Amino acid sequence: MDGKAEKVNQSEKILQTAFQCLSTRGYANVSMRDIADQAGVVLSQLNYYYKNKEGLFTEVVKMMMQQYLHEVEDKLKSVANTKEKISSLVKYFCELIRKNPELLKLFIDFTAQSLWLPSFRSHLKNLFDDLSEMIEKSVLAEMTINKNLSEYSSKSVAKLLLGALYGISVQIMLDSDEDNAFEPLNLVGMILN
Amino acid sequence: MDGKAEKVNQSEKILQTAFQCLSTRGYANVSMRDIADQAGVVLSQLNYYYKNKEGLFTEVVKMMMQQYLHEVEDKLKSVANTKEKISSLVKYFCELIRKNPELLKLFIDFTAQSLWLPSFRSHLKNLFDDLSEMIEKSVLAEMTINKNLSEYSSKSVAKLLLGALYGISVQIMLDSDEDNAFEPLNLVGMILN
DNA sequence: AATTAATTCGGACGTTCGTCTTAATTCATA
DNA sequence: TATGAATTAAGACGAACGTCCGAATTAATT
Repeated sequence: MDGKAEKVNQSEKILQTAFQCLSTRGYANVSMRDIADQAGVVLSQLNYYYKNKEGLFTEVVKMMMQQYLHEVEDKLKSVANTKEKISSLVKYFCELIRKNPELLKLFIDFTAQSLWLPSFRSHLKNLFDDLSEMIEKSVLAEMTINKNLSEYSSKSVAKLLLGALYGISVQIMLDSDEDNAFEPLNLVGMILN
Repeated sequence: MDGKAEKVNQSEKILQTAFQCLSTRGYANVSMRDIADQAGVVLSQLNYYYKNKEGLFTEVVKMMMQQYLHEVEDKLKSVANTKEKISSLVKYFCELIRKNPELLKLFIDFTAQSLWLPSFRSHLKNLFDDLSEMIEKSVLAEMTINKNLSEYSSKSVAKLLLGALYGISVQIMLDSDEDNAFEPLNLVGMILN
């Protein structure tokens, strides 16, 4: 009854709530009832809009992918030269850990689940591939002037960078409140030197 | 009745089976009954020996940690100089992916679960810390002769290497049957050049 | 206004979950 | 052999799970 458009799509509300539940409690600890209750929606509505649990959770995976791909793309295009792009990427992961750790947890958790669920696996593989492809195009120029790594494909270098960012972020997430926890992340920017 | 010591500890058999179940189907997809059935043991025996689910699974975590720490330690001490140690470490992760992917999946899955379960978190943090400490002591000599990275602590360099190995391994696990999937892993050995 | 489709609701269905209790059995020690 | 502790076994317990169905309500179309 407010002047605002208070009436949002039920399906959208469900999806948003599912995203929030999964990013704060994890795949193994979230049930359909949890999401329904927190969304203020009757349980059967989840099945009405998303068929089943796998259908709903898959939409959350896609949602997460969109967010990462857009954010990383924005960060990479925000600066000009290659070196700055790498730094921008490192900075993005730093901000992610500090300001939006739930999104990073979602990434890590979905990655693990994709080891067991074939329906998740293809999506996560695509996410890693798309991210490393973005990075590849950003470091391609740098590759030609580097003597030690030029014999390797730029795709492999991109996967190295992405893997390092991912693996170090995992460690930092576990490192609750260590002094120089972010130092190894800044080191990633110097790999290509 | 065989000549062999056919009679193994019931508790040991349960633990081994739990390890096997978790490494092949994942934390979220294994129940106490699954383990009991596969071990040929009555369900209540699991609670008798390990109190509850968390108790049993925690023992599996410890078991996994032992295996990683021993294997990595062996690999690092098997060769002499620093460069060879790094190569040996890279080779270890290659062999892990090819010959024992279940153990790696266990690592990845437990890492994700440790984001939500405090009882797992401390163990996984210790595993990462112990592994990076091993690496640190192996690359310490190299650090002094490197000009670009010497301003950073050797601990951070070790975490960078471990993070890269971990993150790249994750990507390879998702990359089922790609041609040069292992190439970025070999690139890790050249980070310190 | 009548009719049809789309949505919302409440609740039941069968299954699986982790835990616990109690009894039967085995084993060691005296 | 008698006794008490340790182990094994069988099953019940309440709670939680994902899914599904039928009715009620709302919205859209004629």
